Amino acid sequence: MTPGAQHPNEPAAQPLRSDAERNRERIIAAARTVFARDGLSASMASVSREAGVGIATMFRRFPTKAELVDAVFADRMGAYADAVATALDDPDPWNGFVGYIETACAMQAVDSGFADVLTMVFPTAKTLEERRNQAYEGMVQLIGRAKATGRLREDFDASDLVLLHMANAGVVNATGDAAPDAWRRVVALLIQSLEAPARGVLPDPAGHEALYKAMLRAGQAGSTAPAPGKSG
Amino acid sequence: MTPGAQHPNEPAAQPLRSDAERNRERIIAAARTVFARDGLSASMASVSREAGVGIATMFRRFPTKAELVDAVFADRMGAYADAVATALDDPDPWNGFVGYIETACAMQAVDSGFADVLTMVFPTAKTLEERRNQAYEGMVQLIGRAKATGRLREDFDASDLVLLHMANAGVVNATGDAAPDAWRRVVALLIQSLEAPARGVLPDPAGHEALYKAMLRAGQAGSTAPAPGKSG
DNA sequence: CTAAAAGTGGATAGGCCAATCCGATTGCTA
DNA sequence: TAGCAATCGGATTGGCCTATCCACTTTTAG
Repeated sequence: MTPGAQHPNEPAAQPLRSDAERNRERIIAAARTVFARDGLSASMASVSREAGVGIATMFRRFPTKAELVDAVFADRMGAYADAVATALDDPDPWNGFVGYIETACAMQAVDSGFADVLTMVFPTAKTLEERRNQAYEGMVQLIGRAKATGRLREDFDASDLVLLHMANAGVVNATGDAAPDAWRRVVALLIQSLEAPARGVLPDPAGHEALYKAMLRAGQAGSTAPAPGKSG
Repeated sequence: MTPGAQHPNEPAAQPLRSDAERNRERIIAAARTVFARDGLSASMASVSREAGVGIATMFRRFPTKAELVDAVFADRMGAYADAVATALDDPDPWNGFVGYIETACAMQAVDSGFADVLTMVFPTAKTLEERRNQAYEGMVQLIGRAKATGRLREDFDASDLVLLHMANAGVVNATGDAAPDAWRRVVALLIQSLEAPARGVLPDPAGHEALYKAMLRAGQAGSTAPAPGKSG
């Protein structure tokens, strides 16, 4: 580890001063709370208020929302990847697959911010995206195994997981505290539909590129742009 | 019809001056466009800009967003109710049920604003809510018939339709133009899961009151409140 | 203990939004 | 066609947001 190298977790090349580090932690903790409650659309200002630090401190430490998102959700995405790993350990791939979906969707239900994160992509959030990819690779494996056992319908596509998370995010964000378990019913329906044999054909899956583009756009929108005011 | 009575469609007791009526139409047309593109979160200001009228004219004609929503989406909700009626006319209730769901979700996909409307409730938007209730009563009938033929799973609940629309709204809003048909796959999966016999039990349905509360909250949030700035 | 470096947060600029006010304009009616 | 009432829309107020600047404070190293 050369002096210039930056490890995502350890302090960077130039360690922060102790009070700065303290504030950084306070900001992350506050963001965890605020994002969980309000989703990623929460403002940087509201996070700084919750953290009890000045706005300037906020932007000095996290110039873009993507950086804050990275700091806040990297570990949650780690837990997500762990859920995939756990699913892969299950001797019954279908069982693992179902358990993983329920776990992941529960994570969305508990944390509005994470619900958003799973439907967006933040290219500059390195560790977050790294863990997402790690999880993704595991999922592709898991899907393959589950299909091999004949329990998962053959026409299931990895991109469908994204759609599932988008649908779940829709339910979770719409119901909120008023009906905190409503999502379980939708997810249960979807899972039952994924079990082989398929009861019917499906429309073609959304292209991976198209879906990536959609997730990218969503991530950039919530990033820092002053809202694209249309002129005409 | 006493002089004081206001019919929702016909000019009110006091007819608008011709230019005012013209502006009213321009506002509604503009709102149709803007809401379809940006969803109900679009600002009143952006609508007035699109309409080419002053902001004051906007608020004079539609003091609350709910009133504008009523004017804009009453007819679309009428089309929605018509879709239910059409479904009821189908000799095969299951067929009608499936066709209705696809039609309704397609309406969501084409119009982001309507996608939102189907997941929110606006108590002051009289004609809109009237037609929603009308559609709802038809749906309850349709569900009963579809269950009677044994094609629709017995544990399906009318409230599940709301969840389905929330899920679809999540997909539609997240994918947007980037993957405009992605929703079809999710909806197809859900429909296949609704067909009897059920492949498994479902968690208890969300209570109707809880769901109503959620829809109400969503509608009020997008209504006119200055954003609930949390303090502590 | 002292001074430089690092960090802080209030103030501020510029933008969008909801909502209201009021002088100027326009449709309508006698 | 004259005059009044209805209507218009720009200006304005007050709020929240992103982002930057800078005078002041704290940490740390010598």
